[in-house]
Amino acid sequence: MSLVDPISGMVKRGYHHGNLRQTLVAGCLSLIEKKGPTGFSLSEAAREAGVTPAAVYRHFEGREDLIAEAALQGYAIFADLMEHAYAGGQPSDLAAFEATGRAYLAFARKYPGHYVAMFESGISIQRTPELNAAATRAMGVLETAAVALSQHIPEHMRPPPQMFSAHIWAMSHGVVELFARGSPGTKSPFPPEDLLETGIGIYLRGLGLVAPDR
Amino acid sequence: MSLVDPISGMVKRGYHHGNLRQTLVAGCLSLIEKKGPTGFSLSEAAREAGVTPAAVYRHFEGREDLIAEAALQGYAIFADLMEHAYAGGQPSDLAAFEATGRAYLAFARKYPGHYVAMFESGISIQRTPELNAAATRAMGVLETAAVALSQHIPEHMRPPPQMFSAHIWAMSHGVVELFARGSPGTKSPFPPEDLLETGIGIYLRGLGLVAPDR
DNA sequence: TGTACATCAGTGAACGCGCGTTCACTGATGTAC
DNA sequence: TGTACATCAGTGAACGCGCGTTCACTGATGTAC
Repeated sequence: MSLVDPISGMVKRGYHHGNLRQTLVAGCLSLIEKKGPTGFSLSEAAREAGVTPAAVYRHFEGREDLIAEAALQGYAIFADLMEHAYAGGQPSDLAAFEATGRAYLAFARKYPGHYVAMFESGISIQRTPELNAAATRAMGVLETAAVALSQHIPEHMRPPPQMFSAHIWAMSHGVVELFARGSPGTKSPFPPEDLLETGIGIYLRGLGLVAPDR
Repeated sequence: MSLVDPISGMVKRGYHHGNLRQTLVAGCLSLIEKKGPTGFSLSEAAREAGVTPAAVYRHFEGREDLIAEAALQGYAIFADLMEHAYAGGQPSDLAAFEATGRAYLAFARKYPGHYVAMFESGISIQRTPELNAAATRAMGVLETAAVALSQHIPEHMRPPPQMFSAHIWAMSHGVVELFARGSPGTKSPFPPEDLLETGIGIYLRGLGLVAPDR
């Protein structure tokens, strides 16, 4: 139960926070987004939540565990977004595939903290079964989309679907890392969205999946 | 001058190290390779070089400056490799272009410490004019290769060369980050070299630069 | 060849800092009767 | 409705640690004469 302090106007927390676990995750994400996985410290996350560092240990096993939870939530959101974009292959295998590519970049843009926690924090996907499952589900969507789209390629020039999806994933990830963030001062004269869209377009044309001229 | 200690058999350094600057860079690179940019500490690099942390300040302004030097040397090597691979566009614009793609991955594999210092350590390319120049020279090779190859594309479906090279760079970087290192436990069933080779191949076919069927 | 001396490249002690983690504790909450 | 008590979710003090950086210093080297 929270009360409004008549003087400060702030919501009083009282002794118990009530929602500390999720507040810590949120703090972790915003710190990671601002300062990179390096810059994140358990103590600072506790400070932002208005709580003693020791309190963190009521909810997490330690620093790593907190980051892992942030990544886990990221994979869950990511998988949901990808599944929604894919939409079971509607309206067409091609359109659905392209939508997942866009969803990848949209996710990286909208949830940069999660993205970093997932791909740059150095936590292993094998850390826990839940984390592994969430990551597998997310990547599975891309692979499913690739398998479905593969059927439209003449068999003799069809690459293995895993290779197909690995290419798309690599290009998406590369665009995110190099151009969708100011990392190494790398500025491209093109918006990342355009870069990815055209890149995937050219790639798909190479597979004979879109018309050679448009 | 170094003497051999008759008891330990070790080369005696004496008071002066003689080659401390480069030894520190080498230590920085191997630490960064092993532990990521996070794991690197000036003190540990000094320890590995058999020297007091304070000695580092005779050669570098501080921790950041040491990493920047490592990155600078990386860009120089990288640019040399790329230029050598490109070989002025011989034997053909296409072959030379593909060679630069392979050189990218080869560099990442052979000089992982440099690669991390360059692309994952968070140091800005704008830090010093030399760093900027080295990075520009390296990326310039890829762009030159893209410009030359572009001439072979019918004008009406020719993308801007910068976009072209950005695509290749993104895919190369993505392959390196996701598949050429054990980062997020991501194992692809394909060797990174194959992944990049086929990826670039399909992309180039999409541009009409290689035969649609081979 | 020998000596005086400037310069270079290290030492080692000290600093303040923030970190992750532990511990015994205590205030707040929920539940059984 | 009231009370006793278990459980939960915090506190705050303390720990040891390694870090980056500074400082006055000193040993080694190179050079001029």
